[in-house]
Amino acid sequence: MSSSRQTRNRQLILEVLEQSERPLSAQEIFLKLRNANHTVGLATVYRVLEALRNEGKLQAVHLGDQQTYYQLLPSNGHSRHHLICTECRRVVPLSGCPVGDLEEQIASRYQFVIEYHVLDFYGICAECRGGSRPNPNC
Amino acid sequence: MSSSRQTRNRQLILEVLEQSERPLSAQEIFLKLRNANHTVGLATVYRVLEALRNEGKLQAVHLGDQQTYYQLLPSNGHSRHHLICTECRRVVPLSGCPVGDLEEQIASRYQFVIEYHVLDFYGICAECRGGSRPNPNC
DNA sequence: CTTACTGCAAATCTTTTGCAACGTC
DNA sequence: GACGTTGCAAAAGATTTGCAGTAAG
Repeated sequence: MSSSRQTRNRQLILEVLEQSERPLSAQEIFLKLRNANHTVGLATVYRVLEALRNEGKLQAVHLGDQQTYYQLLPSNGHSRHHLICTECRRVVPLSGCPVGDLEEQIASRYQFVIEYHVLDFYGICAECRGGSRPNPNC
Repeated sequence: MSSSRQTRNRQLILEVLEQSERPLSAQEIFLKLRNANHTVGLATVYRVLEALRNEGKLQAVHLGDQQTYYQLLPSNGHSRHHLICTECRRVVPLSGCPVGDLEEQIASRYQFVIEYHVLDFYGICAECRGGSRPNPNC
């Protein structure tokens, strides 16, 4: 077993994730760093994300395209939930978690040690449904 | 808009999905068909899966690796939920859905038309936790 | 007949890996 | 100094697309 070192790249990636109000893909993080004139390889972004995920600090989110998006978990470690527009990919974060009790019941019934869960709702947001504006910019 | 034709490939893929008790990847479906001596291109499998998904008959599931797995939805159209072992990828289907009410509340509060939702629990199953048998075959 | 569907190969895209150089502890 | 980390290029995988031929309605 090896421990994570406090490196500049790790710090930068954490900052980008902290400053974002929505989940980001590796590609997006990479570009944000590039635009801020930081030379970080895309492979490094993937490696840091993998490390953070193993440390239980990061959650993966699927928005409906091919990519995986990442979001920091709050300090209590609870998963975050979302409302995702399948049209424009807008992400609305939801507060709280309605399945805590259920998780315990399931863990006990199936002898699983549950590490995390995913609960996301997919649909069409008001703007995209408006027909008039299939909002590609949100 | 175009309608789906009732083709042999579509039929075969539906049968494979119906006969499986767990979500399958495009690759897995492709191989099952090949092993049954059916010449179906992998691209066709992807195209049929895409069509079924657009028709609301198919649900995507992420087991933790790079692939997307697919599962037929029951006739009532309700999403299926799972308990997934992150070690051996075993999938335990759960019955029922505990978030129906919540879905309506969220839809109304955020003006979304919700099409479906994802609720899956990830953890380590009893066999894998046993330490002795990190069961790679389940 | 018309137009969707198919197989194959090639193209795309995302994610992973090898490796020598570098940075942290 | 030891060993985790990094950038780059290459590799590996998954999914998509172009196209000419096939088949469903």
